[in-house]
Amino acid sequence: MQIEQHNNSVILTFTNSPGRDSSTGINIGETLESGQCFRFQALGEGCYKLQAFGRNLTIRQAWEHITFEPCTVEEFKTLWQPYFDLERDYAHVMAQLSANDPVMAKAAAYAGGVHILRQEPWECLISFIISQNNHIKRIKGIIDKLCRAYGTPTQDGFDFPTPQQLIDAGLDGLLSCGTGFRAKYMLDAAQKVQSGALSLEGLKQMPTALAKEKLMEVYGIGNKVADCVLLFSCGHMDVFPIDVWVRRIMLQAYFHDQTVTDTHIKAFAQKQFGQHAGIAQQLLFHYARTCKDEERNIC
DNA sequence: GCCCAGGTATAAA
DNA sequence: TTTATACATGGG
Repeated sequence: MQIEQHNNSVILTFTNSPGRDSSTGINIGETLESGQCFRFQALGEGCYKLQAFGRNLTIRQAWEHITFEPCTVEEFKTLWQPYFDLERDYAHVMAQLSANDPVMAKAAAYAGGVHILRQEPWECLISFIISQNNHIKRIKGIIDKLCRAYGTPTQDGFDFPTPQQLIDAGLDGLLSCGTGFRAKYMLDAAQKVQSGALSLEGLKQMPTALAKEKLMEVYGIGNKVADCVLLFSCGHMDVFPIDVWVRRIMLQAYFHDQTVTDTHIKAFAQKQFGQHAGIAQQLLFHYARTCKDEERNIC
């Protein structure tokens, strides 16, 4: 992977020489559209705007080039390279996951360019509290309203509201953004983070199980939200979040529609996918949600 | 109108 | 221990 500065943008070039650059094969569209993050807009074929780290980034992907604008090489290396998990050898991971697993092979063939993001934990935490019993489309809408109403204005948009800004917004303020029954959960999360009772940065260094325990001390954070936060913002690639789509495709693909518990599914996933269970999960989620049933063709 | 959505807390069995 | 229900809301 080559990194070059060009005016106010950074251009990545993937050389794709076998053995020399097996590093990625990321597809920006697949990655952003896979339901991990919610502050982005599709502008056209392979072209997106993304809000994160207080920046408003335009990303264009065509052929083996990806352009980040505005961006410096320094910013790319410290922010976007980790954010898009570009250091990991996904070609190797995909091959490993697909070996002896025809379902993963199909999912990888369908959308093998999905990477796991490393988002800012606070935004990710609130986003997935909002995700409870909610549609992705509406989750995006609610988050957008929150940012406009309570986030700090920037040159061309709004930052994600800080814990203190959500506390100041109060229950009524949060309700006015359409958060519904989740508003009280968001407030408890904001208070625990603001007071230091919950250290989000600390979660990254902790063992997965301990980090999950800490997260679930927040009122309204359960098994699923904790898993998503650990996977999509803390780099814990071994967790396997289960939602309706994942449950559906796992039962269909691996359990022949038996009545199997989520605990059973998780145990199976850990055994089958090991330390990359989270990557497998995200691929399966995207596959199940966006690929038409008849094209999936799972026996 | 009806059903559903990247769930969770709570009560009841 | 597992299973049922309320929760707020709007997109399809």
